[in-house]
This record gives sequence, structure tokens and C-alpha cells, in this order.
Amino acid sequence: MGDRRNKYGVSPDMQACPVETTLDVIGGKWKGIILYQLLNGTRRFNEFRRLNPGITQFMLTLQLRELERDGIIHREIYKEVPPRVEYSLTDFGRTLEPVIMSMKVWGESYKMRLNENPTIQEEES
Amino acid sequence: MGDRRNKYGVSPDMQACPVETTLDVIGGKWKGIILYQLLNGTRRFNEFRRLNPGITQFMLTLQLRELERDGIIHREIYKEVPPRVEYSLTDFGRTLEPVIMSMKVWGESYKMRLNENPTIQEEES
DNA sequence: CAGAATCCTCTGAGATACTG
DNA sequence: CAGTATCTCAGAGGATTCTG
Repeated sequence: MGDRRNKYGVSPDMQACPVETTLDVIGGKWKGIILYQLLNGTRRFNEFRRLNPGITQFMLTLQLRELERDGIIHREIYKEVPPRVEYSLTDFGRTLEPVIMSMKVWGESYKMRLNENPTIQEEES
Repeated sequence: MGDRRNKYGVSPDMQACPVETTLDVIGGKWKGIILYQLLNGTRRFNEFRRLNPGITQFMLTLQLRELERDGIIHREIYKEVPPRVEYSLTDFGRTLEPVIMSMKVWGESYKMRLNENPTIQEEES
């Protein structure tokens, strides 16, 4: 899967815009919701599947691995039978909390706005 | 281009996660940086091109139109020769400012973290 | 200057089947 | 339970050319 660190073939510190950097890390199709659910605590693999019926095992694994690679989440493997794996935010991942929360708040206001007036797509600036 | 309001074939208010909703609106490849640049004021079409050499005319137009459709930006056309079009945030678009800014701050800390220790991809939670 | 129209290329994402 | 391993494909993203 794409090493999103190399969009321009340069190291990420050469990328001009930090907003883009953040989007690159949390912008995956399911990463927003995964992170949001992790704010409430540790989750297991099948717990994510139950919470998000739309996501396939494959994609879930992929998104989790990318978040792990980026240092956002931690993957704890318990050597048991049956196997158990728990996902949690790293300390660094926790620093995303204000970002996620502001996105949550805004998303809610956006949906409210759509419901209030579904036809309006633009307003005067 | 995808009507991202219909990921599940349902109206957006049926989508469970507001974080995803926000990502759907601002998660386009160039939307983060476009919005960030608009925080500083009105921009013209070729101004965006100069600021972001990597983006093609086509993609720029597309991203701007989607943001306009979603009520985030306003497109003011001046009937002149040569033509002039100015883009600005709508009032509603301005409500994205805290989101963008928190993403900017986080993106900077992420890049700093990479520079400090490029090999570390994970830390203990 | 600010686009519109075409055509093309990847890759993010999904379906399905199998396994330690 | 928590994953791999393949295969497939739509569609986001891009290059190029043309125009009011």
C-alpha cells in the first residue's frame, strides 16, 4: 500500500503543508472512525468488525497496520488460545484527540445543516 | 466524481460517524491545503496554481467545485476581461477553522517527531 | 485568466477463500 | 479469534489539449 510519506518523492518534512500531512495519516477510509472508537479505550479485532459491519477483514487489517506503522496505535498480542489482540492508542496517538474531537463536532454541525436545509449548497460569504 | 454523500447509498444523516463525515468533506487530496490557504484570505485561481505547483488545473477546478458544492467556499466571478474569479470561505466554511488549525498543529508535531527519530514507528502505549 | 473536454493511469478498497 | 493471500475493480487523481 502506498507509502504516503512519499507523495512527491521527498521526505515528509519537505512537504509544504502540515494539514496535508495530518490528512495523509488519518485520512484513510476507515481511520477516522477507528480512531474515534479508540478514544474510548482498547478494542479488539472483532470488536471493530462488529462496530463497523461495512469494513472487511482485509481493509480493517490494512488500516490498523498503517496506523500502527505511523505510531498512532499500539498492537498488543496475547499468546493465548484462542488468540487475542488488543488495539489501543499510543501516547502519541492520544495527541490526535483534539483533532478527532474537533472533526466530530464539525461533522455533526455539517449534518445538522444539511438536515435543516437540504437544498442549500452555498451561502453568501 | 463521487457524490461522497452516498457512500452507503443512504443520506448523510444516516452515516454513523461524524468524524467520517468531516473527512468526506475535507479529505480530498488537495482540500486541506486549499482550505488552509483560504484561511488567510481570498485567492484567485492561478494564485492556487502558483502556491501548489503539483496540482493540475483539472484537479484544482474539481476540488474547488466540490468545496463550493458543499457550501464551504464561495466563488465570485467578476465579469471582466481578462476574467477574474475569486475564492473565499463562506461563513459556514469559516467554522472549519478550528479543525484546520488543529490539523496543522498536529501535522507539525508529527513531522517534528519523524525528524527527531526517523526510525521509530511505534512507541509503547 | 480561468477554465472545459478527453483520455489515461494507478491504487485504495472490496470480495472471497484459506489458516495458525 | 485474528488474521493472510489473491483477485478484481471503481473511481480518485493526473496529463494533455482546447476555448470564451
